[in-house]
Amino acid sequence: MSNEKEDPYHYDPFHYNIQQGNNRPVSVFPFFNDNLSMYNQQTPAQNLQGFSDDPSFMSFTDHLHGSMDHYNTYSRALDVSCSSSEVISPVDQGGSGKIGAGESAATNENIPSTPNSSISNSSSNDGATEEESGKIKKHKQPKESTADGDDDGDAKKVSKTKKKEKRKKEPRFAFVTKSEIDHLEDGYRWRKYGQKAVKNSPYPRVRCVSLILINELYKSSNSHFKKNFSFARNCRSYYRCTTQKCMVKKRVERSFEDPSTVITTYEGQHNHHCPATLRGNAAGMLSPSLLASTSIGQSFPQDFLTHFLPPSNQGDQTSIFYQNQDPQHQRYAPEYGLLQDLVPSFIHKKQP
DNA sequence: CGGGTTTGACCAGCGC
DNA sequence: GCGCTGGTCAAACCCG
Repeated sequence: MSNEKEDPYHYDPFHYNIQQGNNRPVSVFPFFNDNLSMYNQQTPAQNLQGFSDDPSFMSFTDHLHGSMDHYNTYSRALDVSCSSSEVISPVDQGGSGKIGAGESAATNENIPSTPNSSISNSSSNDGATEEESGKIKKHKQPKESTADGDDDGDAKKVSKTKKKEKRKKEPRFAFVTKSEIDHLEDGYRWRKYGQKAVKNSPYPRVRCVSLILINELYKSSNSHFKKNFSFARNCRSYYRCTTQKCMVKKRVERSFEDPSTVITTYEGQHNHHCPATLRGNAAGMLSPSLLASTSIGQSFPQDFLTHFLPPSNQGDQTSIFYQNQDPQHQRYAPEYGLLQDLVPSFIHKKQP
């Protein structure tokens, strides 16, 4: 929150948050953990300790091995091992896979962050864009009385149904970030459109610093205390990209198990350039050659994902990126209830 | 005054 | 059918 107010357009891909106690920086994006190793005491391999012991999880490297082209591109571009962040294999969320993020990955080779076929098609097919603009109009107009709302109500139902159908097809990427800041800067401008108390959390609507204390209190408390605490709910915030006609959304919530971590779930792909990049901040932090060779840098993190993840990892699926520096936390991560909510069967996903 | 946030209400999906 | 839950809407409010 604090850094949002400084300059909403400023984005530093190597921006880090000083964590309480250890002054250890954490990258906003997991992809650059290796770049941050100069700041970190731990090596990426150490960061992965825990997951690497668990045969039921695929590492980023394993996953990328499914497409050597992507893997090689990634390795070449960043000149790093792919093991710095952990990708839990994506899960089919019921979609048909028609969205073809793979094709977007192919077609985006040189045109990052353009509205790819999947997004634009789905938008045009169900009129989501018009829907959105309609919503904007509606928002500006004074609210109509419910008396004439029958038709509106039906239309609303239809549109919501369409929206939900569409949402299943959106590519989703969840980032688990150890940070005291809820809403992490990612270079885009977001508008909060809702907040919801969610289940399975002993934490009420309190700030993260307090959450840590409450977490400790909760762990050491007796059953009666925990029972009472269980009535409280954690809070999930819903954000939408402020750019017109951009349907990208993100959800931000604190981890159930460890309130010091933030789970950010991106949904959809931006159909515009990153505001921060336009000002040169994000791109400026990466070498021009890297940007040129990878076609990334104009839209984070979607472009990056679109470019580097194999086709099977996109579309109607969700990927979880763990960027926590604490190996102990990595070990705990698979047990997170909230992650299981996001990707209900991701823990079973490891393919032989 | 414009843009962003808060927050109660509403809706759809789902399980029982 | 009912209750619970996640997701969204939109009026009211806040803030620079």
